[in-house]
Amino acid sequence: MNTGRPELPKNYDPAEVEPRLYERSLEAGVFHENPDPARPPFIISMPPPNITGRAHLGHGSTYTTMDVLTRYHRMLGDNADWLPGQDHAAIATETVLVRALAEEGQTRAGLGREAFLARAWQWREQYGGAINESFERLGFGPDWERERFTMDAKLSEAVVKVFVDLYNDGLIYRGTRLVNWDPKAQSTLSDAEVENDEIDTSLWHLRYRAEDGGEGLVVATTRPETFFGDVAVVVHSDDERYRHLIGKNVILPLVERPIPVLADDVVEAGFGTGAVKVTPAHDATDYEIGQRHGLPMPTVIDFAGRISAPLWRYDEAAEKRAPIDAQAARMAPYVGLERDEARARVVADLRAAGALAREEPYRTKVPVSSRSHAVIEPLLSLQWFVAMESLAKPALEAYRKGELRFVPERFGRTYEAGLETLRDWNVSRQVWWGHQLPVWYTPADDVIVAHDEEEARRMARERYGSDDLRRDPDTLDTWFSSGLWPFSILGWPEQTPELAHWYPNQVMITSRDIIFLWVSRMVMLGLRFVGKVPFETVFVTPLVFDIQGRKMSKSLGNAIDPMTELVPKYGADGTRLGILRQMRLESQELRFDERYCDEAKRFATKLWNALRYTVALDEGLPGANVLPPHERLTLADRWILTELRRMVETVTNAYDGFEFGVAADALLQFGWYTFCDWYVEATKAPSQRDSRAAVLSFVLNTFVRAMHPIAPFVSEEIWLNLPHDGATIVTASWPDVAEIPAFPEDAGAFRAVIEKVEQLRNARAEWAIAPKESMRVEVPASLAGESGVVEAIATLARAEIATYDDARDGTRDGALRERIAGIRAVADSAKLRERYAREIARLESEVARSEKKLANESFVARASADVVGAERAKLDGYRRELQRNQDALAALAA
RNA sequence: GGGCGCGUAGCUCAGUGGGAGAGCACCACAUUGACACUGUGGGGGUCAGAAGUUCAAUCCUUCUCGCGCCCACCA
Repeated sequence: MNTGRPELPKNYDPAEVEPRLYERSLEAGVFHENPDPARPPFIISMPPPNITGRAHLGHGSTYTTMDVLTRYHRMLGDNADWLPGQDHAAIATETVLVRALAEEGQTRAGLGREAFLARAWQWREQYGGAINESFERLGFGPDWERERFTMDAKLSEAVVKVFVDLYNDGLIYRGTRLVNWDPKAQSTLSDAEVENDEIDTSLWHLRYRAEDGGEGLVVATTRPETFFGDVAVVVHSDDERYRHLIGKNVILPLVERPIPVLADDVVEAGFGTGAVKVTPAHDATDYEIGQRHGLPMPTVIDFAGRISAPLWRYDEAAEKRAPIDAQAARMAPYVGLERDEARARVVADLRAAGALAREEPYRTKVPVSSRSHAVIEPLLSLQWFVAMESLAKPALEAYRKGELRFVPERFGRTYEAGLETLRDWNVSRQVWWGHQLPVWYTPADDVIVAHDEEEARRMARERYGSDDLRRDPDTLDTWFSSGLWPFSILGWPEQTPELAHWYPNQVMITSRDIIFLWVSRMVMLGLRFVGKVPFETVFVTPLVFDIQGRKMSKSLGNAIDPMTELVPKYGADGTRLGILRQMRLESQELRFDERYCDEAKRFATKLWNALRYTVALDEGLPGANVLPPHERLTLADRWILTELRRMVETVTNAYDGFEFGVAADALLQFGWYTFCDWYVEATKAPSQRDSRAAVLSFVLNTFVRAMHPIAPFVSEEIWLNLPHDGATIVTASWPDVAEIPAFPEDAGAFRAVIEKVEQLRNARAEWAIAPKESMRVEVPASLAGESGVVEAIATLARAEIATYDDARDGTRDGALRERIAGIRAVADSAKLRERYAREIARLESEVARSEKKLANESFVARASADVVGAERAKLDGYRRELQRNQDALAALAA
């Protein structure tokens, strides 16, 4: 089919083309697939963005690669599908909602659970889809018909089933443990959601005098306000300074409470004072020390992050605090103070009491919530936990047996390290937005875990003769439901065709910061509940940094929103290609440089103009992908086809190996510099006329198919304007290298033409021949019949051709490359002499270098035969070329 | 403390055990059958430093220095 000669605009306008073609794809339904066991599956589960999320540059790298691979495998004919969805993002969403309520003067408690949740759903309907619009604008083509939400009814059923099964298997339990408390979000957090921020603070040295009137000791601490909760001081058992105190008591200042000095070898004698205060209820290390020594664990900071009267024993049933001793009175002035206020007050009072031995500036790390960035308070609380050991073990084994592969490989060690040191997972959260625990309590606090309330009541009646129950108000950690993602979205626990053919997924793509926050949990839960790893390969993309090498973040103000800052300027194609160009497999950071997007945008225009040139040819275009018989292909045709084939091989291998930067480089290199700059120019020679329309059309068609996964829009717009088979490039076939003829020898000869043209252009610049003037060039008479060569030189170098008799120098019967090398510029003898002289000097030094190398006996003896042979061939070439230049110079003198 | 990545042209980065590359920026020239969102030519680098392995090191090994990230109970 011939597209005729449409009037194409001079500039390519992504803003017009991209939305139009995306809409076209949606209407054609090309992103939707059903399981087809006849074809190999290629399935990627989209890491579900938060419903509060906005597109950021991380999506530009991570999500673009998913789109690229899905499009690529679809073109290969695979049963390819990219499964999208969203995460309810419990704490993040609740934070947004609470803030919105506050602006209206309302509170969560004031609204009540039911009304709050109604509002949350309404919010999700209204704003939760914003990120999808960004994804569409970026050209992402997931199977929107299969979109899932972690709180969909079906997915929630899966969550409940997993919880109930794990509980019944003894892997979920309730207990009082030290947890990470976020006083701002008013909820616990898992270890994985806690980050460490560096801060400048002080190291305070506190003097605890001995009970027996002796000297006592000095402890060093960064948190003096916790000293109310101290129950011991520990020292290293070998530490001579303190050995005499072990077993004796020291007195806490201000509150005048005696605590024992104990030996524990976790202490490093060399740090601080070598004596450590132990506050088991508010520090993870101290908690472990407390457990080892059977110490009491008084809580002195409450859920609001304020100092509270000491709670010596955790009252599980009521979660009430009961101050029981005389300490309460002495602590009274501090009770109710925020942690920071309390610290200042305590330090001042200790100083006044002579108990502050020293204060030195100190840089340390504080745990903060990865969501709210509030400083975490470790405290004791009654929560629900998942026992990790028996889940982690199979996940480690699966990796070690090779059932799971990381790209790059080294991230497997990150995965292993995370699983080896896993502590039990605190899964209960005190927010309302999320999956409420399927847990009920009797009035006597007996626990019932059931799939729904009806079942819970039935169980209660059977066991206790009454169905008087209250439900646990807590919800599950967001990552509990996302841990099921690769199978819950396929319909599990139902045995659906999707689950049968599409699980395990082929690839999971994510960034390294959530390898054990998320990836390891999917593996553990997938193995436990489906019996197989959820994906075969985990591809870890680099993190995006700004050009100064700082991590992109909203708080730093250096985050780039691709929707407002890149897509309007460069189009989705330019944004995608620009980002992917910067991705390198082994690099763990991508220092984003917008110049690549600009280059990519100009590339689209360049290709667009190559299309305009092609479709405007007088002779018109033949049908899609039809090449003339080989004997009618010119040297230039043979060269571009050979290069095309090489490019397709490179790009194919690159996609298969997650080398997106390599693929993007190869496309740009070929499309711009090989195809536009050389081949398109070469077709302007008369001798190209018979074949050029077919070859241009063939090469462009093949090229845009290879580029389609990365730049879906400009590739399709070009493809639609060329003769093509099928309705859309999205479902066109991936270029088959077997259908691209290659002619290595002729390609080599054309490369010699290119080299010669570059030399001639160089001479033109040197001799200041104006571009519009043609320069005079002589070709060996033996090339006279080679119109492909002679006309290419005439066209590309803008030369006026004469011939010279090459019978004398013996190149007449040489290879085509040799004769092409004999083409020479004509100028006045002074200019030529200068040029020949410079060329001779260059060649002489090359010959000398090569001769010296070959004269080195150990080189000839020890280097491989190939290397030595290549060096000899190189030397021969240099010598011949040197000879030719010397002859030319001599002839000039004569 | 442990682990990882990175130091190549002014900037951002490719690259290879055997003659140092791209884009951008810079300089000069140019409107040749698509393209000024263009073309052609040019200047610019002791490949962080040192030692070792090798016939040969920018590339492999070790160490040093610098930048960045992750993990860990130095209070």
